[in-house]
Amino acid sequence: MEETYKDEAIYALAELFKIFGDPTRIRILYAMLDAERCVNDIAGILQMSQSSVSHQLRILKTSKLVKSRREGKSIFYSLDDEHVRSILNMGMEHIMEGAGK
Amino acid sequence: MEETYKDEAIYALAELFKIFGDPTRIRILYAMLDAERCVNDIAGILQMSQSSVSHQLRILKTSKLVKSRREGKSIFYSLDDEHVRSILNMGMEHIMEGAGK
DNA sequence: TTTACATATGTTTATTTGTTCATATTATAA
DNA sequence: TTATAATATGAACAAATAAACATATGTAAA
Repeated sequence: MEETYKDEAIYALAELFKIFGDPTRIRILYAMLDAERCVNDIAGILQMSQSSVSHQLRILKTSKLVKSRREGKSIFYSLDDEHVRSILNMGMEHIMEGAGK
Repeated sequence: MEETYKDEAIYALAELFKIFGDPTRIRILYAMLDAERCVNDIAGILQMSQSSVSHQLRILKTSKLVKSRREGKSIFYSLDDEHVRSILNMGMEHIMEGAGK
């Protein structure tokens, strides 16, 4: 009776943040901050297996945080949305402010 | 060699978002959006055990997302920071935009 | 076709974590 | 002090999930 937001939205919101709540995915997102990247490049940059990167990319894509584009044998991923950048920045601000105390 | 942000910041950022990545904690935060609340009230509003709420509040407080104030036998919790509100709003915007497609 | 390269997808395992139950603090009232 | 109310905390259990490994799909060149 006291709750304002629909349960559906609450769960969707939690799901969204859960995606951001993993260091590997954050690193992947940051790797695509300034340029689109193909899977192999990301795996190389982050020093992790192609499989693991691909699994995480699928999660990021399903959540609409990244989009992909095919070019020959490679598939290039990039941030889907400006909100992704905003959310990352807001979070980073909070972190930095806490560190400055 | 390609990474821009310090690993430390990356992990802190993921940890922060992980806190937001649980429906219960999101509901607790929304319950405190417009007013401070004591533990029992939150438990009542969200229909969950006092213990569970208390556990989650500790996590929220440790992460600097909420602060607390004692008044007699009760302890009132509220959002610690404007960033918390901002992050929630950014996330909700992203959700709503996705739903509008 | 074959072959090779890039990416995706099952499956299993180990770890993380939210809830519950029981118990411990802390503060007020009798 | 004793009793009661509000909150916190420790331990156990079940559910979720990230990584690793093996394999499959798709694309292009030979």
